[in-house]
Amino acid sequence: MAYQAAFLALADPTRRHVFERLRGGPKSVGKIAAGIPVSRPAVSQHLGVLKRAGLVRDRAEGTRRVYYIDLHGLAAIRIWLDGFWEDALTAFAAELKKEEQ
Amino acid sequence: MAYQAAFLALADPTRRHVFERLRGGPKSVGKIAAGIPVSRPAVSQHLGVLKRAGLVRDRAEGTRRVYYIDLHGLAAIRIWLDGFWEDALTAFAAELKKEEQ
DNA sequence: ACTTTCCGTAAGTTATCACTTACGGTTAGT
DNA sequence: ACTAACCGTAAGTGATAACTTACGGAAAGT
Repeated sequence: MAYQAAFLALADPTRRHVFERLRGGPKSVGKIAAGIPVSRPAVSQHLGVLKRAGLVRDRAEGTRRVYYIDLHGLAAIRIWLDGFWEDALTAFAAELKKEEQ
Repeated sequence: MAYQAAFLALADPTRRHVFERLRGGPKSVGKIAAGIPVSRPAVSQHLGVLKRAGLVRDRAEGTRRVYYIDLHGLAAIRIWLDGFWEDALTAFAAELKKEEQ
């Protein structure tokens, strides 16, 4: 049931943009906001959503706040996806068997 | 770039509910709508979104319209997810190496 | 102590989207 | 032909959420 928040978080394009900026490693909020065409507070709010979805974590570093990827959120999606994929395949195989008759 | 529509489609709970009803195999719109606490037109609209996202396909069967799962949409998400996962892991490994020094 | 830097939160606005009811079209049956 | 079953689309409404500016707090430097 945790993939709900993860899907909802990754649905927004700019929020996924924020998330993608952490792909290469940890970054401060300012670094993340640079290069994204929205205000810094907007980025902060997006990071909050991502954090509540289990997609990122943060640590304090002086006056900066460094965010980095948390794999728990992606793992939730991956598990749901794999289960769904398998069921869809077996259902598809069952359909083919029906047509043979 | 196709995972954008897929993520957006799967973000909505009731739409994901519609999608999950196709997990066991093809179903008509009426069968899908039965057991979901929204109107049938709403289900039709959800199916339209899922279709445009490459998550389902449909075929005519008499007066009914049968929907079934299309794996292309899920594949788009899976590819994006795997790439992201790998990058996040290598970035994490690089962080650990930094701390060792 | 004062200033600067960096960030989160509050408040308000606008756009988007999920839902409803109403309507029309298509196919099958009598 | 007429009816019934099944479904998509149009139009309208209410709620949600993404964004803005404004403000305040915490840490580091002088």
